[in-house]
Parts: sequence; C-alpha cells; structure tokens
Amino acid sequence: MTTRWLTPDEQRAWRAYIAASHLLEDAIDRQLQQEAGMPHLYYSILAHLSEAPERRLRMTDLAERTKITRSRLTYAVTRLEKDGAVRREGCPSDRRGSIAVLTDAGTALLERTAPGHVETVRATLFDHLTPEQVRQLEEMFTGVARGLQGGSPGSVPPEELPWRRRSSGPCA
Amino acid sequence: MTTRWLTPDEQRAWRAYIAASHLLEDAIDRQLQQEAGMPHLYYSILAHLSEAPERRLRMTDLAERTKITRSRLTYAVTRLEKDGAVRREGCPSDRRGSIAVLTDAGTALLERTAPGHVETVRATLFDHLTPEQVRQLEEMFTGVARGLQGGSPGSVPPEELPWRRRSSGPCA
DNA sequence: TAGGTTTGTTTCAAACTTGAACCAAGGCCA
DNA sequence: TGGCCTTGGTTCAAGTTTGAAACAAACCTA
Repeated sequence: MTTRWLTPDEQRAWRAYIAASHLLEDAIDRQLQQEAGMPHLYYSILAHLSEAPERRLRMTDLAERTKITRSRLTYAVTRLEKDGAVRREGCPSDRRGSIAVLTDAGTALLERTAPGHVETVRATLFDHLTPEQVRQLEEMFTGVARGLQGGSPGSVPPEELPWRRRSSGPCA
Repeated sequence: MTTRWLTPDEQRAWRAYIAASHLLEDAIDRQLQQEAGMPHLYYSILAHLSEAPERRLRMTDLAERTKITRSRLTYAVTRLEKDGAVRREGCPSDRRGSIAVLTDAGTALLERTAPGHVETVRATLFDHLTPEQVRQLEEMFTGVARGLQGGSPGSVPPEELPWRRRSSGPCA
C-alpha cells in the first residue's frame, strides 16, 4: 500500500500538538526545577507514590504507572533516595523485588510544592480549554494511551498483543 | 488566593494527556531510531529544514520553529553534520550567524524514512481520532502553544510579554 | 531437583539535555 | 571613535536517558 500521508488538517493538528507539548513540558519542568528542585518526571514519581497504599510501590509497578522504562526509574529513584524523598525496601515475598517508599520528607516536599505545580498546569493548559475541551482531551488521549500501552507500539503484529503484566499489588 | 486545584475532570484529562504523550513520544522515537537512526527531534530538524527556502535556516530561527533551546540545537546539528545530513554555512550578512543547510544526503534520508514515520504517527495517534477530534486537537493545542511561546511561561507577569524575535529571514 | 526459562532490577557506556558562562559581532550613542 | 548593551552561537560540566547486558531470584518441567 502506498503511504497514507497526513491530510492538511492532520498536518496542522500534529504540528500544533508537537509544538505545544514541547513547550508545555519545558514550562512545567522549569517551574518544578525551580520550586521543587526536580524535573516533572521525578515529581510524578513522588506523586504516584503518595497515592499508593502505604505510599509504597514495586519498581516495576511504578514504572508502569509513570510510563517510563525500568532503567530510567532506577536512576531516578536513586537520585530521589539521595535527596531523602524516597527510601528503598526489599520485598519480603519476592526477594528479587524492591519497593520504593515515599518518606515523610518526600510527602512534605510534595505538599509544599503541589500548589505551585497545579497553578502552572492550570495557567499553561486548562486556562486555555473549555470544559467541553477538557472532556475531549481526556477522551482522545485515553484512547491513544490504550492503543499504545501493553501492545502494538506502532505496527507490531497482533500476535504479540495478549501480553499483560500481572498487577503485582502492594507486594506486602 | 488559595490553590485552584484541578477538578476531577481536569485530573483525569491531565493524567490521560501525560500518559499518552509519553507513550507517543517513546513510540515515535523508537520507530525513528530504528528506521532513521535518530530520535524524533533530530528528524524534525531535518523536516523543518526541508521546508525552508533553499533548505536552509539560521540556527536561532530553526531553534524557534522546533521549539528547542539553542544549546540543544547546537549539539543536534553537530551530530547531524557528522552524519552528513546537514552542513553549516556562515551567514554573509551577519558574521555572527551560522546557517544550517540540509544536504542532499539529508534530503534522501528524509524521503526514505518519511513514509514509515507518517505511518507510525497515523497508527499511534490519528487512527484513534475522528475528523472532528482532529480539528479539536489542533484548536486546543494551538491555543496552548500561543499561550506559552514568546511570553508568559507559566506565571510571568505581562510586562515581559511584548517580546518577539524579529524573523530573521533566509539571511542571505 | 537439576537445568532452563522467565521475571525484577540494576549496571554500564554512549548519547543527549540543561543552564550558565563565554565569545564574537552588531547596534547604539555620547 | 570608544565604551556599553544586546544578540547569535558555542562550550562546558553536571545531570539525565537509552538500550543492551548482567545478575539473581522465582518458576517450570522433565
């Protein structure tokens, strides 16, 4: 089949998306670097931990939720551990595993910096969207994410699809 | 003022957006790394050059269009130059300036790899969107980008807004 | 239960990004 | 003209990301 090129509408949408998402990530990274001393990704790691039961998650679980690779997470957690925001514990039920735990200092940092972060997200993104667009945004990107995770990254044949990691739970 | 926290709708939209945009960038980076031997950003640089008159642009101009910092661009162009996809030329009218020029090899690489790239963008993004959503996407992100570029990065006061770089033109 | 495979995580080197500092060259103006 | 501020680009060190390889524990299965 010959290439299905993008239509002019799609072209424009793609460009706008790429431009805005770069600018947005940069703005948020800068703000968090200033206020929290860490890039957005690291902040997200803390945020995800803070919502988990007992503020702890298996590394792989955390990697999945934050949508990053394991090695990237290892590096990040090591840094956050140095900062004192996270602590690592071994997993008693599976001695291969290690668990990242949000410390009290990490919790405090999150509470201190969350308002500024939210304000930035608002100012950069949501202040430009109507409530209807917010709903659209969620719908679109939920679909896109579903298409991408746990399978068919691009054009991988469906044979490889039925792969799904078992949810490892709080490991306890 | 107390923090304007995100509404549940906004929360969900934000999470979906973050997750999908990470997955999307990863997928596209992987595909281009495979097929073109370079990450998406580098490919974009070539793409932008290919559309410029005479396939050449001032560094700063190129940085603006690709939405990246100058130092990042310097690094990228140096690499692309080593690959032979880009050549640097001095700017005759302003001896501070340097111009990135897309070489024939760069053009060939672009032509060879564009179909695969477009196919990936389609499979990962546009195949999940209705034509109406495509229009919405463009509208939303155009607004967001406008809000972010050339001013008010987050919560910078309007005093700093009226900054606008003069479009330097093809320089020649 | 030994051997082979899978799974969870880390490690390592190479590539990339960041932000501040630097170096020209251009512009402005007394 | 001589300073002085601005602009266009690069450089440098420190930090981050990548992908492949290494490990170790868990899980088969014969």
